[in-house]
Amino acid sequence: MHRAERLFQLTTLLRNRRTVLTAKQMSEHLRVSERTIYRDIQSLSLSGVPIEGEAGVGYRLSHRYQLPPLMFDREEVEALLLGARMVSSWGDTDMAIHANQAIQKILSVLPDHLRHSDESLPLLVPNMEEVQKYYTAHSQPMREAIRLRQRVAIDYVRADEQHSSRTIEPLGMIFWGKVWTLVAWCHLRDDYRTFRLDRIQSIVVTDEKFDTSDSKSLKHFLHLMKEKYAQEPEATAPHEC
Amino acid sequence: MHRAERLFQLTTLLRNRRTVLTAKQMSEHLRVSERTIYRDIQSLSLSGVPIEGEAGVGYRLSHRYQLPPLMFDREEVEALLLGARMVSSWGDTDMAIHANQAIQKILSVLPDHLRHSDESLPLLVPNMEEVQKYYTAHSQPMREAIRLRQRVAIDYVRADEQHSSRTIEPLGMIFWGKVWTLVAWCHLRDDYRTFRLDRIQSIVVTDEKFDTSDSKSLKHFLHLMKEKYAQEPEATAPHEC
DNA sequence: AGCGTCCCTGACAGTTTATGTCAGTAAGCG
DNA sequence: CGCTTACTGACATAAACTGTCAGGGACGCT
Repeated sequence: MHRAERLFQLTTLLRNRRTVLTAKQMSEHLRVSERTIYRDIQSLSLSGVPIEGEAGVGYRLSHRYQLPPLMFDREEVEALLLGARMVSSWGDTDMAIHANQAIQKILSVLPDHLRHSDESLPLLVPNMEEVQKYYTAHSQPMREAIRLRQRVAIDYVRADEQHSSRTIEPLGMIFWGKVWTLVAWCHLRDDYRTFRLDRIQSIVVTDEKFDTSDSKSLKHFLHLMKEKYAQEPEATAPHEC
Repeated sequence: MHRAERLFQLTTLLRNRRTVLTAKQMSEHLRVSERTIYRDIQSLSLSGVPIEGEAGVGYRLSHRYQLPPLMFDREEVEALLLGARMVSSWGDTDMAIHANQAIQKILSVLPDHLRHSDESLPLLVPNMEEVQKYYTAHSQPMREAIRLRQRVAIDYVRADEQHSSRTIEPLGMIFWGKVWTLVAWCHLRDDYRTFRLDRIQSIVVTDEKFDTSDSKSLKHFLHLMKEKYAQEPEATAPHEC
């Protein structure tokens, strides 16, 4: 086995493990001595691979390195660039930051004759930053609540100006072009409800956690929508509160 | 110099060249013998790097390998996934195909506990395929015309139902959320004009090529828009025909 | 056809790098 | 504290790599 191949396999081993690996375990797996593993680890570290080692414990790959390199062809890269521009324009501030970081990474590997010319990718998205702050108000705390599965208390105003306050369990968000819709479980109605993000007046993330289940999850909601759409092809708008 | 490093430099050399490189040129550049270059090429080929060699000519890197691997962290990947979903939903058929390919590649490298759960990325884009066929009608021939710099003859209907026919030089397209706008040079007006893609009734790509210049290009158009926006912050809509 | 330029491969002697064993130091955990 | 682990240097041996040389083949041009 070539050394380069072994280094690659070592990285893959570490990448596919969420708990630590000892040098002994790795040496047995790759059929080399422990001393060789220590050397390999050093080589990888010198090459920039962020491996963390702790005496008496073992090795782990730094969290930020857990995704391997991706290979895209030109057309895929163009689609990704366009998409990232959309996220940068239509998403909230945090999303935009990450999208722009990804854009920079992509641009940094494009050959010179493709990088500097806007005409190399004549598909643009206007910078809607100021407008979008309105449509993505509350997006960031809401995404955090979705991720951490925390109930949120909201004040909401419907299209007909009716106000309401309630506590909901946020499950996900859907982008409809300019407008974001929140999918949540509403205890007031004991059912799913969707809310236009820009119509939420205020949001308080509570300390109360919630669980999802087979019958209360974003996946279940999407399944119901698909069934509903199959029965009533004209129906496109889910229940809004 | 380590061999691994030289293999990397060799790949970079080939990647940054659009014409062929001979073994002799590479050996001089990397200060090794030609025999070593032949060995290196064989190693790279065995590792899957698609290098094409032709006797009497030289080597080139297969077109599909001209972009190197990209490394993204989790947040960037999430932004890219969301963006690709937007392109898949809001772009034309070709764009959607490439976006979905990119999505599959990204999903294939996600760890299992992140891949199968919609709840791992609760930011969705509805499938607007049927609706979007309307908004992206003529998108593909138009993009082709932009790329090949070919004049197109269009029939257009304005919002006030006025019809017109003209020949234009398409420069780029802008996504405004649902709606695509074409940026073109209009000979009838001797100026830039924008057209809503969905209001174009018909399109004929002509055999006539056009050139761009410093004063007639997408870049120039964007520059003018920025200047116009700086002078009149309330103005957001460019001239529509 | 011959010629020049290139890709391609095997063999071999010499050079360089990598490996395993051994010994020793240091850190984390119960 | 003892046990388990990470960590490093030294050294003999094994493995890999390199350049030179020789030979074969493909392609384009005259």
